Amino acid sequence: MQDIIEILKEHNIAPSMQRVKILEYLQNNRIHPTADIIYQALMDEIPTLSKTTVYNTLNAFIEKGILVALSLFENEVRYEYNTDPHIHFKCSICGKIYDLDKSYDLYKDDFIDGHKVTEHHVNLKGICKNCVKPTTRSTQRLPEIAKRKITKFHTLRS
Amino acid sequence: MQDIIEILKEHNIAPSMQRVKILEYLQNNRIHPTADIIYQALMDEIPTLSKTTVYNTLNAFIEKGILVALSLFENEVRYEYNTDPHIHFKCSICGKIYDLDKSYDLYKDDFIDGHKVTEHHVNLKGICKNCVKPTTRSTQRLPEIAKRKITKFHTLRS
DNA sequence: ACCCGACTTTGTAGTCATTACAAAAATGAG
DNA sequence: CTCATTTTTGTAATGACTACAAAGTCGGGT
Ligand SMILES: [Mn+2]
Ligand SMILES: [Mn+2]
Ligand SMILES: [Zn+2]
Ligand SMILES: [Zn+2]
Repeated sequence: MQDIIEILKEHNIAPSMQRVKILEYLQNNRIHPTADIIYQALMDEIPTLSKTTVYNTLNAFIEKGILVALSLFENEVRYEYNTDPHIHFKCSICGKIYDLDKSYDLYKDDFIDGHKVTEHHVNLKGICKNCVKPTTRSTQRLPEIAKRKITKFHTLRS
Repeated sequence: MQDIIEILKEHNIAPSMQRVKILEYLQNNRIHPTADIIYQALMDEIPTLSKTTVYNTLNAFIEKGILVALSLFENEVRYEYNTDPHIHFKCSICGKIYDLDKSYDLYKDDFIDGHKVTEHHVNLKGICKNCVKPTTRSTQRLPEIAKRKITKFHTLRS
């Protein structure tokens, strides 16, 4: 992707192979990955990759404003493009993190009780629509055949 | 405090000295402390206190519903009473965490885009009213005399 | 008062994410 | 090609937290 090299250059980051691959991964996988997920995903392509490089690169990207780090839950750091403000929902069953465009009263750059607000995070947690099933049993790890047997879904307030 | 012993008994927790002191600390210091802050604060009173006991106790309190753990920012776990829902503001200068009663559209126990929401956290960050000063220089560690010299405050949108 | 078993606390060791640091490798201008 | 600068890598260190087992505490039954 020439695109990615351009992004790096625009942010004054030399487009080394590792940096390009990491940013490319972030671009193609909008899953708010942890450093380790990125590392695991790139190990095949870059067998010599070091976890230190992943951390160095992510921190450099944050420094230059390409990425932001999120502390949602469970004290884990996750990374995503620095995009328009939006809110997050994490499924406690499958672990997926969803972006919600839900328009929200954002107090960013405003004042509340005299406090100047510069960051505003809304983090929701629950059971995502793919994991909401008639029974509360987790269906995440059921084999495909077992999954198919479940035909009745609760629409639960359409 | 007989009160604290009562709270423990009501939650089926034997009121040992350590547990009473830890809960008493939480009750008297509504600062959303970390485990280490609690440990440091109680070391004088309980010289034999172990950090493991602090963690064990906090986790037991959470298990029994007395406390909740917060993952606000910087990947640190903080503890507070399990109270009515409210939102948090952390000052990036002095580090204090404020409770804001700001009424908020809470999606708890509601559905968004088909996802069932069970937890709802709003975390704000910025500069608290005590740290907002005419200059952006941090005044947190200035001696009292220097502080007093600063007379002009920005009301900044009353 | 003594014994015993259950619960609680403690210290140490282990895990996991992240950072610090220095050596090795790659890059690139002259 | 050469050498200085940048980048990557591996290893060690840090810090929060957990696992685990030994030691301490306590209360009931004798
Ligand atoms: Mn997002
Ligand atoms: Mn609070
Ligand atoms: Zn899910
Ligand atoms: Zn402050």
